[in-house]
Amino acid sequence: MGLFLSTFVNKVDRKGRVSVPATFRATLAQQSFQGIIAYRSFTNACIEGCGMDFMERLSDSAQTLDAFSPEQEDLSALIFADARQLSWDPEGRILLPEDVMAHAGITETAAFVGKGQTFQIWSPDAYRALEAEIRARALSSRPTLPLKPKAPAGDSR
Amino acid sequence: MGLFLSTFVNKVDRKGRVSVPATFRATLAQQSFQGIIAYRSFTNACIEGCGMDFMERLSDSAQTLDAFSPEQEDLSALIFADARQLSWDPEGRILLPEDVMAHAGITETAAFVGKGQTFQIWSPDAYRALEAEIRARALSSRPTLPLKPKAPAGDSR
DNA sequence: GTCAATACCATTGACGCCCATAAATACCCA
DNA sequence: TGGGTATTTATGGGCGTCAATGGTATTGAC
Repeated sequence: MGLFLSTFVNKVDRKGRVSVPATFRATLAQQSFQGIIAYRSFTNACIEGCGMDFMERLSDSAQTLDAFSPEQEDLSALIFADARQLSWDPEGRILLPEDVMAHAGITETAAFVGKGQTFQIWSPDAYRALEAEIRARALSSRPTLPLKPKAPAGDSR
Repeated sequence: MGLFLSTFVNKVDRKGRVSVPATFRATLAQQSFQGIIAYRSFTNACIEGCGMDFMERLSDSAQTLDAFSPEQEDLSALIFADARQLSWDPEGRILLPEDVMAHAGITETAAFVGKGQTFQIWSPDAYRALEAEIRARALSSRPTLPLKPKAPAGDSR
């Protein structure tokens, strides 16, 4: 399947180029588009990133909303209209557009944060602060997750 | 199925390498990623460890939560963003990152503690203390576990 | 022509791979 | 059953490779 895991902080050079972490590139390698899809988060000061496959899944999911409904309108504007296809160069770097960098407050370094099916790009400082907050909250709230049973993917033994 | 059982204490060399116990490697052998996934526990001073298969199960389970929901955000930050893919070398060793070692208070030796489907990595001293505590508590509380009936052949669903 | 995007090349530092050794265990055979 | 040997595991260190990064050249659009 290929998940986006871990957090990587990479430098943004004066041209606005950043290396996409090699492991992220590996999970995106067999997808149709050789690069990432990026759009500005509408809940956080960060950039949402994913591959073309996930974008198509989002599109499928959005179709459960009625066509021409306000929800559909909003979601389209927030995601599809804002999404940019950023292909990487031979070295695995993408060029971050100005307005996207501004939205996330990214200047010299960018943090690629794995979220499983997707990832986010943050200003390292901003993400550190958020992470500390979440971790502090987790100490008292102790979040849990009901585990789904193992998928029956033919492992006989 | 292959369970993580027993506790093994191994040395951390000056490069930060530790041997993953051979029996643990054996249970992970036929998984897609040749190594372990490790993330800092958000309740204890230890490292949570598992294989890629378990991580994918976690990801599947997390998708029952809505995309962009706060619960999803928190869980991603605590697990997926913090998860490191530590592949082992031909000798079966992994490289423990600095901050991970610091979180668990590991310096010279590391204790691999089996927990069935997953395992944990502790500072041996810290784990000894915790184990004594748990054992003392068990003397008075006498915990029990309702046994599930034996599954006939196939998996649960 | 200018500007920006992209391809090309060069450096370095971390990590993965190979060796070699020691200890512990499993195995074999008398 | 006991002794001896072979195999596996844990550990230590040197070296090559690749990912990340910075710079330069080339291309193409306006």
